[in-house]
Amino acid sequence: MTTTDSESLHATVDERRGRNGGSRKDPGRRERIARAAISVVAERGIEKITHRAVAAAAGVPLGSTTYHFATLDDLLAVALRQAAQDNVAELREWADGMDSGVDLPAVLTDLVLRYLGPERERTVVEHELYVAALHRPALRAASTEWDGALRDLFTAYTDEVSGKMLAAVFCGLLWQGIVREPLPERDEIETIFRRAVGDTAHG
Amino acid sequence: MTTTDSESLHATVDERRGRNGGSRKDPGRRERIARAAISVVAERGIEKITHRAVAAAAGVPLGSTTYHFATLDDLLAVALRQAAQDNVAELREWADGMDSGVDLPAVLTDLVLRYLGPERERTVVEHELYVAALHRPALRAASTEWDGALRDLFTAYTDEVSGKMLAAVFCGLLWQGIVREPLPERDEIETIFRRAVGDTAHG
DNA sequence: AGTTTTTATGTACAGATGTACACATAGTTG
DNA sequence: CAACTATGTGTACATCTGTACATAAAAACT
Repeated sequence: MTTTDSESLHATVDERRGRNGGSRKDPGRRERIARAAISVVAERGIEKITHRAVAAAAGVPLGSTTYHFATLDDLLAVALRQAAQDNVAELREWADGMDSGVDLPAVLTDLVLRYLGPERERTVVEHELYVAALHRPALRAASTEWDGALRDLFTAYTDEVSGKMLAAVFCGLLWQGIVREPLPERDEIETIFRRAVGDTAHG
Repeated sequence: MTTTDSESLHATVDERRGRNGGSRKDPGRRERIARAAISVVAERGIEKITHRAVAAAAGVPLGSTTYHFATLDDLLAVALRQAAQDNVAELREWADGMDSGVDLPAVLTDLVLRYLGPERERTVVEHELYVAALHRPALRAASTEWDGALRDLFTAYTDEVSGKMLAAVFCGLLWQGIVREPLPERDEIETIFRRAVGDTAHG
């Protein structure tokens, strides 16, 4: 477009095999390209996805991306589906490490802050996926998977209506917080969750 | 890209002045171009924004878009800011037509359903704006304006904490509902709002 | 009137992009 | 070993894109 992009996205260029300009079977290359695509989306946004940008980020030649993926939309679809599944898996893992008597507002606050802070990249990609799905029916399933997982998870600790409600609060806070600068305070988030579950003070 | 785009986006081509290939002062042209940009975003997504696509949608020659906007990012920024301001204005207008004793869950449900249904385009653009702002600091102010307006509005009918909480629920429901097919049921939304404000049944 | 400024348009051009494809190499099978 | 297939790479090319700019017409101004 306008700028010249200093080509320093990852510098993974020959990280995996020093010379050997030829070819050795490299299983997992497909997946590595897909992950590189995810990181391009995270760092530059979905509109900057390009065969060349992804190839550079993955440290593979241009031809490699067109060999493993028929078209750019294919690549995008695979990458985003993978990102969504990773997110859901990570969410389930997090849920498994909790017992059923937890202080829900507190742990939900932790989760929100984690998604806005250390795992901001993940959150950004998830949001890009959502919006991309608005104009690409092929991506809708991957998008809604995340919502479903959230809802099921929260429902398991409360009931159906409250689960949906908390999932909405959670989404809303993420949605609002991801563009905000600076990050919201912990107390602010927690207070909101406590109000949502009906507490006026922590018990 | 891949497809050839049948060029039928709006067909506004000479809607405003029949012949007159030359030039007559046309005030509002700038704004008309910006609105055309918004509709391109709504119909095709933000990544399809192009001088040529916008020009076609606005019914003006290519040179006109480059004359009125220094760069494509400028055009995008102006268009999205305008869309955001329109949304906020429309929201305030809606709020003015309400008295303070309303049944909040009911009217919030109405609003959600309106944004998901008749005004889906508006909602789509707002969401595209949000995600675009993730990688364009210049757009952040316009994005957060909407959140702020929502929060202030809801706060006026309850209190600060509940206002924020309801704004989050609202955002979350919009966020989840916009990708869903088909639209959620009215009862589902309303039940969630009632739970959020602490009712178990309508009083 | 003439002169300058603003508004408008069509065209041109360098660069980026998606994708095809000819070639090369590595595994596999006989 | 030879024949074949799957995998990998570099290059080429038509197309699209942003943007500059020469030209022109109208408006404003003196």
